[in-house]
Amino acid sequence: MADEIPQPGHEPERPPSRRERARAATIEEIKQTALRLMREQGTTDFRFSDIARLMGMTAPALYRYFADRDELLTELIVDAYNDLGEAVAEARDQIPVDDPGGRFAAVAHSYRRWAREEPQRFALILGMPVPGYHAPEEGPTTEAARRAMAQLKSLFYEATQAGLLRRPMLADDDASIARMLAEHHEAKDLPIDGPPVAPETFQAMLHCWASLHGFTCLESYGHLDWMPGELRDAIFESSIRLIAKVAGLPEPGLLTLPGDD
Amino acid sequence: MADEIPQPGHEPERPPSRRERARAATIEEIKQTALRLMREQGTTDFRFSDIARLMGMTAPALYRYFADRDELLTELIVDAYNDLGEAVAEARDQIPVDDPGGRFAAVAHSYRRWAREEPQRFALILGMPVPGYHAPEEGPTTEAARRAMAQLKSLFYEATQAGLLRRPMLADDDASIARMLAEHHEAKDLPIDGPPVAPETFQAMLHCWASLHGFTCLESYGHLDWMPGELRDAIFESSIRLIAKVAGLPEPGLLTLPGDD
DNA sequence: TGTACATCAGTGAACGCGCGTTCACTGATGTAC
DNA sequence: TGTACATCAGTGAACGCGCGTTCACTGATGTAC
Repeated sequence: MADEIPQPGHEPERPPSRRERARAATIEEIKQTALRLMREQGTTDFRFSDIARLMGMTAPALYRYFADRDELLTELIVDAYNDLGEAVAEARDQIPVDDPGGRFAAVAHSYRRWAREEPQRFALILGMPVPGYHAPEEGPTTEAARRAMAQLKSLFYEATQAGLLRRPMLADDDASIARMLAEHHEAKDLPIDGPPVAPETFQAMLHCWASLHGFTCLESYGHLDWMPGELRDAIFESSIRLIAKVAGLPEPGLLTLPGDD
Repeated sequence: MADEIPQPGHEPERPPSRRERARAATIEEIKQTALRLMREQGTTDFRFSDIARLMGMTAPALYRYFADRDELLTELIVDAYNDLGEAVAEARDQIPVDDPGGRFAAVAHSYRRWAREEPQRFALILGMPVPGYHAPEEGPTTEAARRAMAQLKSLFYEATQAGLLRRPMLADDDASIARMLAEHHEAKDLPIDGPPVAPETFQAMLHCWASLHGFTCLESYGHLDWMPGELRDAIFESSIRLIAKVAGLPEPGLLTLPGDD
């Protein structure tokens, strides 16, 4: 419990003082209150002074913790990316590495669940920018976004490495994608670290992510509310399997044995 | 030019008076100014008084045209649905009816283009609700949404009727979808008019829409900006073809002859 | 263990600003005889 | 064609409200000797 609040900067050995823990708790409460406001109003917007009121404080007190409204928003965005990334990674890692089809299904379900449970946070990171918010350029938000994306990427990397990713079902015409990927990897203007990406891996990953994202955000913003829930579930399930299939992922569950890797 | 402003209610025979045309022009200018503000700020938000200022008027004058800010927003949303629906329908109808693969490709490209050119209007209709906006319940917005969706639906209807839609690539397990569709069509709680929908048609349509929507809204909100444009185009192209293929649509261009239907 | 000082969370008042909306009124445009 | 009246677009002032942020200050918590 003492290490719940790690020091971000240079690490002093001493445990956090009473004051430091209180401060961390307040910061956490501010964030939670902001999220609560967003949830209650159903938007990604919130008022600085409402947070203070709900916490039984005056508005100026918040400036002890955040330089301004944008700084709080930035932290909320980073947190949301991290949360989504963690949720996805956790679901993924409950399925053995040699079952990439199952891993993708797990990722898809957890992506969808997260978005449904936290539509405002989902919109915060993957929707339109919040009115009046100016993101710090090349800052922590893009960094967090990259980390979250990496959770999905690694699934396809591993599948490729293990030879478990068939080519996506498009025989012709992705020669041009291969050429572009090679060129841009050469020019280092793609935020992809590590070795050059096989074009079919790249294509498969983006296809899966985008298609999954489509259903997810339609549903999360309420545009599928006209379908009964059980039908929505069934359609999602079948769509996910279609997506995975055409992207070259093997059927879920077709693995050597759970547990060994 | 005189019939550009049709009377919505009971039709009087006389042509619109000078005043009526001026009024319609002002309404149009108000909407365009609101859109301009949204575009300039990159959000779906705008201030009533800013519109007036940009038009060289005072804010109270706007209340001659719209009862309040929500009424203007509602009209903007309805217009956006109609616009998107028209754009999609127009692109679709340039491809012969017996080429549903080609028709879907045309729809996809026009959906994407519209969203890229009008990200704010796209967010207005298919993103999170605007802060502070309360939609009129069961009102014109849902009606407009249904009309827009119908443009996509008809493509799949026609393909099914003509026997050009193969079953989606999922042999098993969509029996449950069929059952649910039948039940809910019986109970009339699906906003689907006309004869019962074949489950594979429904599944194919939703898969295509959702998957297309995913890429589109990721790109439209800037989440794919890290990819160079030509790579984005190539990935979109290949994704669209994968989507269509797995949904059971025939390859584009495989048709009897352009022109005859 | 006790005292003197430093740190820091939180307050209350104020600033500057701008919002959506109402209301009584003016002046121009359209209509009826 | 001309006059009398009705319609309606737009103004200017005001209302009520609330925002984000600053500043000097108080009082409690932590630190050093």
